[in-house]
Amino acid sequence: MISPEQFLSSVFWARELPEDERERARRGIMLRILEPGTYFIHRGDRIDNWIGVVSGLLRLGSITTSGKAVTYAGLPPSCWFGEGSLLKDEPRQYDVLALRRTQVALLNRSTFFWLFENSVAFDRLLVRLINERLGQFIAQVEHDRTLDSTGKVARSLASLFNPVISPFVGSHIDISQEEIGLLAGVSRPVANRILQELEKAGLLRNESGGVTILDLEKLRGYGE
DNA sequence: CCATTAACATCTA
DNA sequence: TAGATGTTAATGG
Repeated sequence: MISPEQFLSSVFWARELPEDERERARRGIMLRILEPGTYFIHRGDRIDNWIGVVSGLLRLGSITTSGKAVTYAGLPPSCWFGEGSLLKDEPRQYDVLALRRTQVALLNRSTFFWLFENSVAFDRLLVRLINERLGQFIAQVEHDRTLDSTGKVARSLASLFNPVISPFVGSHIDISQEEIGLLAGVSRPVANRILQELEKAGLLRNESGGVTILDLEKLRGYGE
């Protein structure tokens, strides 16, 4: 079980629940460490937790029939996911891989459903997250079809720092340029060139194995 | 033109 | 020293 202090500091929605529901939620959470390169979930798995990233980075994606890895989203710290598979009671549609050493919080199924049935605050949280994610995925399709490579990289980076979905993420993420390329749908050399351009424009700072965002608003609006 | 892959050199944790 | 970054050459839609 997770300590009250750790609960408040690592689960962004803890303070949104009234005291009794918050305590119920806390008792339903376990922490787990994932080593880099390990698959946490395989396509087809049944899961029985709602999952939150505490630290590190996960990649949501799948492998095509031809064996190519496709990335659909990066899951940064304070991002919670898996509610779809729980609510629909269906197997996971996608793989989830740890890109870094990653700590996850697991809210067990029965607590998830107790909150779903009994907590207005929890339901509002779920609606807010699902709504935001829907908007994000629609925007991603739009960007794929309308923006040039620079716009794609800028927008996919910005989506990692979405304040509704990942309010605790801060301004820095440990992520390689290769992974940024996979997220944006461009090759590594292109990702490398664009990241240097964006750095010159003062929108971000490149570090080895990570980026720090300096101007999220400009990144998010890139290409308009 | 602009992107991709493959290859190689250089940097850095 | 392994993984990440920076670059270039060849190739293709």
